[in-house]
Order: sequence, then C-alpha cells, then structure tokens
Amino acid sequence: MFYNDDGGNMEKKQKQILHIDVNNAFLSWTAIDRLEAGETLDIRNIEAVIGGDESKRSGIVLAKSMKAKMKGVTTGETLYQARLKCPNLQVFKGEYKSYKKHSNDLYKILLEYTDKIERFSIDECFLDMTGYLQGDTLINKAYEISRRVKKELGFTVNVGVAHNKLLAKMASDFSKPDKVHTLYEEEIPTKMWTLPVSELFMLGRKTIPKLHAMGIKTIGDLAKQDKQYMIKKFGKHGLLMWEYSNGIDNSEVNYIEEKPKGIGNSVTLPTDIRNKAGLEKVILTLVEQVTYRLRRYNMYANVVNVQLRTSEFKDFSHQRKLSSSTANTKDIYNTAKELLNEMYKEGTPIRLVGVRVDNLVEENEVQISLFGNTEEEKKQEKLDNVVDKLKQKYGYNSITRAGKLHSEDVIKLKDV
DNA sequence: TCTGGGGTCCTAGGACCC
DNA sequence: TCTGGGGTCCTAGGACCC
Repeated sequence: MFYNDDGGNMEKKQKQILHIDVNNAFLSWTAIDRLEAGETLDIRNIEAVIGGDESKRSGIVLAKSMKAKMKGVTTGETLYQARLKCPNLQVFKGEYKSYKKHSNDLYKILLEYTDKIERFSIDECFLDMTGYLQGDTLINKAYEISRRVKKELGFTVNVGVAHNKLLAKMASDFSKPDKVHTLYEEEIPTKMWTLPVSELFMLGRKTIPKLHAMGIKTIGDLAKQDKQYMIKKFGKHGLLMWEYSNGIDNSEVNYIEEKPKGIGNSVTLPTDIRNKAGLEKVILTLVEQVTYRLRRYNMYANVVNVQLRTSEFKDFSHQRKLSSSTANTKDIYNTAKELLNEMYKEGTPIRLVGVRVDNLVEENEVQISLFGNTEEEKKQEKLDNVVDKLKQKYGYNSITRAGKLHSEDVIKLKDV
C-alpha cells in the first residue's frame, strides 16, 4: 500500500460532512399539519410548545417555538415550570405518526445528494458528501439543501458543515433557525473554544459540575487540559471529552441501518400502583408490546429486564439472561414476573414500569433446542403468530387478553 | 397539575474458571 | 493454613443522547 501522494493536496483525504437538524422539529411539523388541516394560526409564531399530558403525569416540554424559547422555556422541563416563565404558553399534543412522515420526506430529499446518510434521530441526519460534490463546494450543497427543504417541505433546518461528524453537529447547533454554519479545523478556537463547556456534545448534567469544580468553564479550557490527566480522572469518557473539545472525531457516517440491540417499552402510570397484582397486569401489557415489536424484526431476545420507578423517582431494574433465546410472549412474561418478584416489596408506590429485551439475535442465529420444541412451545408460537397478524391487519389495539383488560383502562397504548 | 419514552454505551463488583 | 492473578460472564446502576 502506497501513501496517497497527491502532490500535497490534503483536501482529498478529508471527509466532507453535513449535519442536518430540523428546527423545533415537533413544533414545526405540528404547525404544518394544523395549517394543512385548515387552521389559520401558525403555532410557530406564538408562545407555544409540544408537550405531554399533565393528567397522565407526563407533562413535560418536548419542543418549543422561538417565542417560547425567548421567554426561557427549555425542552425537558415541566409544563408547570414553563408556564411560570411564559404565562400565555399554549400547549399542543404531538403526533408521532406524522413526525415519522415528515422525517421520511426530509430523508427523500437528502438521498438526492448522497446515499451515505445516517439517520441519527427522527429529526437529525449526518451526510457523508465525500465524493458526492460533483465539482461544487460543500457549503454550496448545504445552502442548496436548506433552500430546497424550506421551499418543498415548508419547514426549516440548520446545517452544520465540517470535516467530521462531531464538528458538523456542533456547527448545526450554533445560532438558529434556518442557518448554515461551518466549523472547519481552523475555526475551532474562535467558534468552539469560546463556548461554555456544557455546549459540548456528550457532556451532560452530571459531568458539568465536576468540570466547573476543576475550573473548566469553556470548551477551550477543556481542550487545554492534559489528555492523560483527563483519562485518569474520567476514564474512557475523559478521553472522549478531551478529543471532542479538540475537534477530534474519526467516526464514520453509519449509513447502513442497523438492527436494534434492545427493545423496550415503559409507561408512567396515571396514579401509583402499590401491589404486585396490579404491576403484573401492566407488565403483561408491556411484554406484549415489546415481543410484538421483537417478532416484527424477526429477532429473538437473550435478556429480559424489568424497570420500576418509585413515587420518589428512584429507579430500580433487574435483568436475567435466558437459557435460550426467545420471542415468545409467555416465556418473556414469566421471566418478567420472576424479576418483579425479586425486586418489588408489596406496598411500595410505583410510578413507572418498564420492560426491555436485550442481547437480541437474528432469527437464523437461534440455537435450536437439543430436544426440539415442546408441544406447549409450538402452541404458544402459533398463538403469538395469529395475534400478530390480527394486530398488523386491524391495528395494535384491536386484540387484547382478558387478563389485562383492566390495565388497559389505566394505560392507553400507542399503535406500534 | 412536578419531573416522557426510546435508545446506546460504560463501569464496577461478584461468580467462576484456569 | 494461607495465598496468586488473569479472563470472561453476569448483573445493577448510571450517564448520555434526542
């Protein structure tokens, strides 16, 4: 292998990366849906948020308009807190199905520019434009995408332009909305090191106070630290934050869609449950949801996990590795019940219940049991299959078990 | 009327084996 | 009676992301 001697033209070796971030995604998309449905008020132009349901104890801000943002409303805070800052705040419900559609519309446009697209979340994409510039510049492509999305889809995006994913993501987070920002290596000192350290990707609420205590206030302060010292102090995370603060990120745009590594559903209960029998009903509902999704991926689980959150917001979880992988409702429910038994003390008020399956494997990786499947197992598989087909045809909530009717009065399920 | 839901990855301790 | 490490697997909990 020869070194790429291209006459000193190092440009060729650099990746050309864009990060696309939909501005106020849930709020913008709901605004568009409302306008299309004949409403005249564009909720992007008022003090508005997309929020959960306070009567179901899920009253938090999911997205905010620019006007609400200017009043200090932040994503993730309670609607109660948001209203204290913004008394005229209007709260609207979200519609996941619609968001998925708008996200797909965006993706289709982006596919015209490169097929190397990583869908980082419902409203964010990384584009690897290396070799896809067709003689144009990266920044011109960024502006073109921005203009086209606005014109053709009716919402705005921020575009970050850089030579790696981290810098592109940091760039798209600069001033909003409807902006294109570059963050090239030579711009790091002026555009990134001046920012508060809390702005750095992967630095959250637990790490920030520790950094502040060390006198690290800006991303630049972090970048100046000794690398080995950061590793010693924070382990792998220390290395990551040191590299990020210096703009170092060699990760690739992961454009091949990966199978999930785990699948989970959880629900905040409208009122606390304080007995095992009640919790078991909720767990059955969640297991059915989780295993249905699992089977739709044609995957099998090796680990079952049950999570509980007390009324005091303390989280507990227990998990168990299975003796063989399964996608069977009954197997997973039985394991989940065992886990609940181990961890739950009768009378403790529970606010949230969650069920997850992990260590998923593809169908063809499943070890066939040495003795073959028992009649009981075959019967259970058939039952799951019939139920799945009905759900696919008539909707997730079309069919239900007698034993869990009560819990469905309490928790309303989304169509999966 | 106070705090969602869906993920991924990491760490630390204990069990167990060589 | 006392005394090893190294490696892997499993589990509970936590940090972070959108």
